[in-house]
Amino acid sequence: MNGKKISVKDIAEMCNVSVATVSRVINQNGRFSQETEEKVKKVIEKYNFKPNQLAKGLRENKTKAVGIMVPDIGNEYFAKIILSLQTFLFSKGYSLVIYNTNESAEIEKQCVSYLVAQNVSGIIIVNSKTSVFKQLNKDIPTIYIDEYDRYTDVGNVAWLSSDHFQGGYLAAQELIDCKCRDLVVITALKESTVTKIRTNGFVAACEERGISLQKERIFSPSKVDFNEGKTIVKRIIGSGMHFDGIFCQTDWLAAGALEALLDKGIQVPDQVSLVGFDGISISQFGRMPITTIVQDTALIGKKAAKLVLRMIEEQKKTKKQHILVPINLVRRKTTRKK
Amino acid sequence: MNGKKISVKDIAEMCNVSVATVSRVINQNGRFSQETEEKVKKVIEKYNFKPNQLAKGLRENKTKAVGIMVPDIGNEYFAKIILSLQTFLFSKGYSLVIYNTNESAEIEKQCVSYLVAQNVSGIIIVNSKTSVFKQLNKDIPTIYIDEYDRYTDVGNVAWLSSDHFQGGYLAAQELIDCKCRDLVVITALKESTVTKIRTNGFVAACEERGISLQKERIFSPSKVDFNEGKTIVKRIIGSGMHFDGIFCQTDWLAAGALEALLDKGIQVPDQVSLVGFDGISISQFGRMPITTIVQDTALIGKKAAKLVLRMIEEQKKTKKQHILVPINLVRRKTTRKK
DNA sequence: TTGAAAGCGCTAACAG
DNA sequence: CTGTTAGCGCTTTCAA
Repeated sequence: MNGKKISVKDIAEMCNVSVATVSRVINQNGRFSQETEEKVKKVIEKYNFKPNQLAKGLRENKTKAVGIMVPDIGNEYFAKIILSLQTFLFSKGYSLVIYNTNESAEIEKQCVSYLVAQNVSGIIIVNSKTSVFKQLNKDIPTIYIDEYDRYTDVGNVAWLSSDHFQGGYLAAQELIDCKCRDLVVITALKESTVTKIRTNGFVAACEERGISLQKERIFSPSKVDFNEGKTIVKRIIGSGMHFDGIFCQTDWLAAGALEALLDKGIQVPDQVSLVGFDGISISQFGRMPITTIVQDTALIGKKAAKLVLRMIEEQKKTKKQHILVPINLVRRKTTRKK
Repeated sequence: MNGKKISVKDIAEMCNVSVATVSRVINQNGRFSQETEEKVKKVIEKYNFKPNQLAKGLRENKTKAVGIMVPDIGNEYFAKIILSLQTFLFSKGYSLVIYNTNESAEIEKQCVSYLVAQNVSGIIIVNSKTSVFKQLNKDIPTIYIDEYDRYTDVGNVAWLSSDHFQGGYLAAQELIDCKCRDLVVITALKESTVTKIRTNGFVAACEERGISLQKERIFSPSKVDFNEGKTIVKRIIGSGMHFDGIFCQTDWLAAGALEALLDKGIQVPDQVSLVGFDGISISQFGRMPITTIVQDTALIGKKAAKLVLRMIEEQKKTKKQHILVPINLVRRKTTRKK
């Protein structure tokens, strides 16, 4: 507290033991008499001593830190994942260092540099767009959430995501159950793998039920936000295309779409049904509560944390794996079964 | 990349210079010939070498990392601050390690331990409820956002927040301008200093304009969320208390309040005007766009980052300071001037 | 302008 | 059961 920070050496001196002994009782390995243990513990307690993690990390060539890279912490979906992740890691004594890439490939690269220079023991990459993997030291456990690098075929890597196919499937099912026949989908980001998977699930359900969905009924926005959803739906309406069901692959898109519908005096769900995706709060508390496919961010975060910790601890490369997290439809006011 | 990680020593050998020289060119201090500089730089470039930050930190007894402690990353207000903070820190070569306290005093304490053991160079504490300060090494620059510890009268500490008084003041002014006379306020967390300041600002404006606001018209929720806002307003309506203007000290509260009003068939803003606080997205995209006092999270984050960096760099204790960030009212559909 | 060497705080191998 | 010591990768005197 007062100026100089205390170290194992200080503790050792005060206890009349060696630093090695102190280290042993701190880490509870090796042998020591109960007597010394108590003596040392007492002094540690008294001075509220915490071993310097930098030194420990340097020595052991590993740290109790994992890094995460997300496109946008301000986005509720990512924030919730981080929340869950951090909570779990913390309970295991790990800390989380966080990088926001703002979707920039440039920044992503820099982040990775930082991460390895900082000696994090594990890396979690959410929704990366660039093939950042080549930069990574292949020894450090890395787990991708959602988007993943298809070239990720070497090294200590895993991939985790919601069951997006099932998500798309459920959305189509719901719309069809509501007797919608003329479907329209507004996808998430075009280049994204996740987008494709969701769309595939949607299309699969349509085909199963004998509903056709032409290509020109699938719209890909340039951004994924409220205004974009609104704009696209207005444009669709303007074009005269008939539709009675919309699947928006993002709740923000759905919220915008909903507003466009309501503005035009279209009854929801009577004339048009709407299903969103993500399960963030706007789906619950927007203009109208929106039926949506909710991703279990708490579970995603927890599973990711567990996995990365396991990979760190086992050290030996865990076999490559892809973990699928279940996804659910929550029915609210924008759909009604008929 | 292949197994072993490269170090200054390796670089030195490859260049036929000493590690000292390598270190010098990396950090651009001391002298070296242009020739050696180029040679060394080339090799560093070639191997994409990044100095081990653990070793550097250990040696220099400081790190390029700052820690932040927030109650809930999932909360948009905090998330946006973190976003801005991280972005700025990153641009200066610093990383951000993040802790979620979940409002638990127990966890807060642990977090602080972790933070100092990790040798972060600066700490940012958002909305801490407990007097966590005593635990802190007083040498490490600490900045409080919003709530601050009144016992914080020693050490390298600063305090930063929105101008909450002005926020409360503006809210009252708006309501009064809308010809509301029977005001009601639903505060944020009762124990919070910020709550008191907002309320003070509100009351000050009322008094200035000759509007009275009795104590029993100020409600303090036990939680600060949608449902609580809704419940309280329903209860007020049920009690028969007359009111024509509500100030909710949180947008979530306001959103809930709005729903209660609408559910009861009360016209907003014709019968009752409503002002929220924070400026998060629910205020913009909820049932109705809510007039609110918006906090400039981008600015808060940036100022906090700048301040903590300055404190770290100057090292000498900066004089104690309190930075006030301007706050604004954004008028939307829940108020209309008369 | 450069190199040799000490040392940051810690752990682990080895010796006792 | 405990102590001595080397060394993790880096920066920084001090000396050349």
